[in-house]
Amino acid sequence: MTTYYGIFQKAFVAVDCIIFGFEDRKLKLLLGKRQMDPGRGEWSLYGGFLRSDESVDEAADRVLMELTGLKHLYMKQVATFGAVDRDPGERVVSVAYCALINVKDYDRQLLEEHGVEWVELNQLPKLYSDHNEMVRKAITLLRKRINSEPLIFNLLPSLFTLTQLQHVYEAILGEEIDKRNFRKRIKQIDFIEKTELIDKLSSKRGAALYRFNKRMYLEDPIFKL
Amino acid sequence: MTTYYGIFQKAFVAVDCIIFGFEDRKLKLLLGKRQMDPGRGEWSLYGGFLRSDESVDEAADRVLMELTGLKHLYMKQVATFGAVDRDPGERVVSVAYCALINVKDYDRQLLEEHGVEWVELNQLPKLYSDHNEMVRKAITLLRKRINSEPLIFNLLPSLFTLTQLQHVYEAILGEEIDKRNFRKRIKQIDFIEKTELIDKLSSKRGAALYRFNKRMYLEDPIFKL
DNA sequence: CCAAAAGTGTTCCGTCTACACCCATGG
DNA sequence: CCATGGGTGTAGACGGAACACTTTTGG
Repeated sequence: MTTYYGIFQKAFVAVDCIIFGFEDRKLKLLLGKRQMDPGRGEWSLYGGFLRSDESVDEAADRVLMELTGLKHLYMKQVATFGAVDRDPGERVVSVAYCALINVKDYDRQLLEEHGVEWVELNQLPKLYSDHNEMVRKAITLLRKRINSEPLIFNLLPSLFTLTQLQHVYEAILGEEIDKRNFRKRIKQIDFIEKTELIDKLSSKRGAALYRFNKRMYLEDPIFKL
Repeated sequence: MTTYYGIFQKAFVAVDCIIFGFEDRKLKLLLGKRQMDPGRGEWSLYGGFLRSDESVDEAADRVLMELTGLKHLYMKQVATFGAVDRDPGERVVSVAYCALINVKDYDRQLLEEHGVEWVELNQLPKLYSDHNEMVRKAITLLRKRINSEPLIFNLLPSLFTLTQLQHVYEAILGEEIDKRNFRKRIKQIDFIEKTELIDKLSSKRGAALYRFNKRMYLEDPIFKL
């Protein structure tokens, strides 16, 4: 292969996934203990290295797929981290990605196979290298985007109650909000559809189940919560 | 050096700078013709490669400093671009940065030395590789941030008139806004200070010059335009 | 029958928007 | 004296925030 840029040094390119889930009214992150040196045994985001036959975005998808068995998950670039010594062994530039998944979709067996577990966001341990900063940035981004992008639905089953939706919203923003005002706003959004189905698990009275109509959203992709 | 991640392939890491300036009521970009293969002669953002002794952010600063002679310019990561064949010769992953500079601060001689020039944003030519997409993302980001971060002042001299400020604002948003409403909002912002100085260049009557008081902003860093 | 969650409207206040005229001056 | 850009206020519309009680039903 011709080496056009021969005088410059190459670096390893990694992707790290900040994987958010929602359970018990709490936001959680999927974390594991590092299984390779350097940093073996430290808490860490799940990541992997870029291969030569895939784009960086594809690498992130692949890594997440390896971990969860799920394809086409919501995934967005957070930022790229490139401090000289962020990895003690080699020069590694890492692109952080934020993913949102529905905890219930996630095969519990895979948790153990990959040595990862759900950790509450507000009980986050010290993570390997600059991973804590990656998480901070991801949360900041999430909070900014939650009101202008329909990303919240990725943390819920396809059918959900308004109370669940509100709990996710509150968990991301980190503050409680008024039930009536919240429901008023939701009613104005056409593509959040009420179904005929009733959820009887979380209350005696039962709560109406709603659904995010993606097709309808894409026809008029304006989201304002 | 120990090679921990030896089985993975490395890539070149580049930085590309989307450099915005403001002149004649227009947003402009600093662009040049590529001086190296592949793509020699094509319009291109100004960029460079990551060195082993600098972080990615520092690389972006250095590249911008080489071009403009100015340090500590406003600079933010836009996104990382990593398509497999985005560079026809080698595997290059590029981190795009957005910079805002005051055109008047820029030494016109350096323009020629580096073979770059100011190009109006709405007359943008086809650029090398994925650089057009980088520019699109940078503008989107700029528009989102202009109302919540005091970045607009980086495009102006340290003393400016309200009309100039409004023109920058309109150029970024791409729409005209009401003068009285704009000035009303500005008056509520403490750290945009009116000075005793009068600008007589742009009008016969003269216009009051204002200044962004960074110290005051940092004491209470809330910006809402 | 009672605990627990679902569901529902109104009022108030502050913010955004639309809109038109006088002022000061250099040429 | 007039063309040019600088500077100013108000009224109406709209949207967000605060706020409390009734309903249903499983246990």
